[in-house]
Amino acid sequence: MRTIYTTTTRRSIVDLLKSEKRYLTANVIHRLLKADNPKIALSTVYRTLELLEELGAVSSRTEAVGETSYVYCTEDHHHHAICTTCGHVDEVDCGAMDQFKATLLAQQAFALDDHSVEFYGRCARCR
Amino acid sequence: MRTIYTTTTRRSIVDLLKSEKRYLTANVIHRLLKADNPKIALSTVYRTLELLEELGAVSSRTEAVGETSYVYCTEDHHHHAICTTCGHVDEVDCGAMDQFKATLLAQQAFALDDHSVEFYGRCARCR
DNA sequence: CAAGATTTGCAAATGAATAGCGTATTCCTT
DNA sequence: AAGGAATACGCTATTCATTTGCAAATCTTG
Repeated sequence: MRTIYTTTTRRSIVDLLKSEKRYLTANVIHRLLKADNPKIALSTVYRTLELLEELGAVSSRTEAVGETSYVYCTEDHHHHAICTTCGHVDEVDCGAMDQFKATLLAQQAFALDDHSVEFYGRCARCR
Repeated sequence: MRTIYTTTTRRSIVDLLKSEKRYLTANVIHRLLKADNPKIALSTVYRTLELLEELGAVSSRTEAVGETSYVYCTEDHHHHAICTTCGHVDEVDCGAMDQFKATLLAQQAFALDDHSVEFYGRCARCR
């Protein structure tokens, strides 16, 4: 089994994501970390983000245009409430889905296995 | 105001999307249409899809890796139930969201403005 | 049907993401 | 704590989806 090394670069990426709590692109992360470590490579940022996503520590979002962005996650299955003002990401659990699932099956014979949800609005600080 | 021309190329793209009812990439559309019209350009497909999205006739989905795909839409605000077997896309309305909105505001002071949802499962034909 | 507006096809450019490779770092065993 | 193997890193070059510039073709309206 593969051993995953804890390198300073990886730690700095995780720390940044943990403290920011909003979606960041690989480029933004790279730019921010260069302040402390000018040698950090963009490709390393990409590789680390890919690893973190595999491990379930971050989740990513790809817009139709532009780059993919990443946010740190603490819970298991959950969704994101994204503040349209400051970009802050809250996690939301999805208990309410069960009832929706029943409706969907009854109304249009669709057997729900999985879902992906994102909410946009104003967070507690920005309201 | 800009006049939008109804060209044969555009019509063929819309017709294809209307008949397929599943997410197609620009490349797939291009390949399918070349059977009838060998001169059709990939860039035209891209430009047409962009236009159709502006007009609200299609909606797009971008995966973390690979291409963006497009599906024809008939209703206004709605969501997609995507069959993981055949790719068929059903439209789903979202009345159930109102209640969720209230919960979200009460529980974590998040004022919901918009949301984006996708459901994955097995459609009536594939169940 | 002609004039003007819009769109098309083609080829070249862009830009995010990935891969190859030699060096550096981290981990683990002794 | 040192040595050696495994894993990561930085750098550069590459890939590939998407976009752009432009001259020619097509559409719309009078």
